[in-house]
Amino acid sequence: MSTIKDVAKLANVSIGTVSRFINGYKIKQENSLRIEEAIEQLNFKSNPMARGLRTNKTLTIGVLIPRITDVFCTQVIEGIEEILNPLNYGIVICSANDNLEQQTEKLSYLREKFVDGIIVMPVTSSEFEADEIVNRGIPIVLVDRLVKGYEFDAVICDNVNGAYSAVEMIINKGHRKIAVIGGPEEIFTAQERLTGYLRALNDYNIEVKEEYILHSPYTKNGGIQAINQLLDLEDPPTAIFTTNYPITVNSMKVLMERNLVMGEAISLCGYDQTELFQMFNPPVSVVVQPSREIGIHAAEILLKRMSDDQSRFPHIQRLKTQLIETESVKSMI
Amino acid sequence: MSTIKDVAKLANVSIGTVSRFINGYKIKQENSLRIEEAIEQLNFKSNPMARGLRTNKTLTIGVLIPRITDVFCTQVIEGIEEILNPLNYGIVICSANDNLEQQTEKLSYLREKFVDGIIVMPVTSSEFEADEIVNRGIPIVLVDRLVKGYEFDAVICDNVNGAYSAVEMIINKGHRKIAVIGGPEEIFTAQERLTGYLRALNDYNIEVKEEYILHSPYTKNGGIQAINQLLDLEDPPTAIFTTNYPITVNSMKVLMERNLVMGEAISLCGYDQTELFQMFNPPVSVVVQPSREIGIHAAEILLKRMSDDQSRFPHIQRLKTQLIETESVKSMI
DNA sequence: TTGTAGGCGTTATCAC
DNA sequence: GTGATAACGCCTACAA
Repeated sequence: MSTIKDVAKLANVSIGTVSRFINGYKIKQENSLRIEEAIEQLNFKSNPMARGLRTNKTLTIGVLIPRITDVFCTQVIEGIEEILNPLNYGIVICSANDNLEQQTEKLSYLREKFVDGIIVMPVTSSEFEADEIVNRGIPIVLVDRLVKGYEFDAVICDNVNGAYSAVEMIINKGHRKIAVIGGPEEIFTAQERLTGYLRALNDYNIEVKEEYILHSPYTKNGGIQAINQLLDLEDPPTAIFTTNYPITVNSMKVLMERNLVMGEAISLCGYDQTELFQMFNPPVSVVVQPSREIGIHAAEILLKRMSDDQSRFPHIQRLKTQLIETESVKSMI
Repeated sequence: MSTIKDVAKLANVSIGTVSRFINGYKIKQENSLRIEEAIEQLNFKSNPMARGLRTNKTLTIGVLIPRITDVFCTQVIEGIEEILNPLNYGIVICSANDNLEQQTEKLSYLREKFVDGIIVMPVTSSEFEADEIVNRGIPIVLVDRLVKGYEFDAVICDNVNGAYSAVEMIINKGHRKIAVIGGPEEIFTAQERLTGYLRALNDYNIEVKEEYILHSPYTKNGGIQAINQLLDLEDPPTAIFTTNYPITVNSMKVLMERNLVMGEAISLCGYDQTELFQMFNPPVSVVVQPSREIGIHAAEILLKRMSDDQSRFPHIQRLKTQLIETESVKSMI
């Protein structure tokens, strides 16, 4: 492997000049040409570790997500890549495996790796431990969820109005018995979505019934118990708003098992994962989050912070969701 | 940020001793204790760049996949993480975005990042450019596909027998008019799956009909044209073997649009993505690849090569697939 | 077992 | 503009 020393020798200049050339400083054109040629000939690539040792920059950012197999997460990553790859940033991806302990672990792992910045989609909104990272001055941008106890830049969705639009649509189709399967009460997005549900009912003067409001863990099997509970009610709802992907999927599964046709016997509106849900018959109404854009914005904010621009901190950016309306919600009118 | 120098001062030993302590060499217990305490107190973390500069190791491996939003890819990554994270390896993930040019680009990007090893799932089986990486002695392990022109370690699936088992099952259910929608002829896995199809027909003495063999690109919209073409045949097949995920998905979509019930009017057997396909009614028969295991094995082989164990090169490991049999293939008997 | 010192490949600060 | 040179933090002979 050749170094700037070799380049300098071949080009007959000092290593200082080569370094300056590489970093885009002014150089006599004659030297510039010779250096360029030498670099080409030696196939020289500057050593990122040596550079990092001097500059304290790794040109690497860390991305910590709850789970790498989650489509929403990977779409966010795609957005991040879109911005950061052209700038030659490397992206170290860590998955917390839906596990708070691992999240803390990976977070401190990223710190030890000396990444220049971190984008985190927290597992939950509570229990976030990032003092050391903050102290070291490594910028963090949150994605999708805020956390308690810290002020960070963040890119999140307008969950309140996302949920509101869904419930409003259900109401407008003539439903009055509308249930919701929300997420765990400690999760930020879950709280917001529930707020949207309540606000819509309220705005349309529909009585809120306790038994129509259920909570379910945000796990792979979430929602199964809840939907069964709803269907078993003496006075079951005519429409159900399922507030995340697994809950929606599992609810559909239960409906099928019970031979209840979605959009006929019972109406359903879900969240996320539009592509998949549009394959069903009928397609599923869903609130869609602009996942890729979330990644793009998060990367842009992080870039700004990494270049030491601390203006408008904390910059909390809220993106709008989109409602896809299909026959999975029956018109009662 | 504290350095071993600070630790040395605080512990009243030389930096050499501290370094030796960190790297697990023998040390007088008394010193060992004091160093440990000093490290704790200063919250010392050794600087990976300084270390890397000396040792020429980054403790980082690169993973290059066709597309980060592909579930198969992320499951492979999950397997890789399972092995490499406990060993403190960082994983830099690059997506080629299904694009050969980007694959080459990212590959050389990884080289410039001085990763210790690379796991690649190639976009196609042809056109792979890795001379520089090979020359630098950075080990590469292929996943899912082999490439022309290079000998690399690899972890792949037994596509021939995977496809064979699917077609055999279809035959055993009494079908004789069996079509296949294969992938592009230059893709390794596509070739193998087609071979499996042909071999099964052959073994069961079923005539191979040209018009039942179609090729489709391995892209997001793959298969749409092909399945339509098959359904429009004068003598259409009674069963179709769709050889990857998008082709299967899109075929199902077309069936729905045409009001053909899967498992009744037409039988279908697909590939990959079992979880999703099991949600449909009827669930879809599929050949399942052990994606997570692929990642695990690839990481293990890479680890071996990175520790300079060159035995049994090239180590090409073939994993078996599993067939999930459902009513999406109608029994004609 | 320990301390000392040289060097890994860069960048940055001097003089010139 | 350029060349010489001192860091950056760590590892590793080498000598003690």
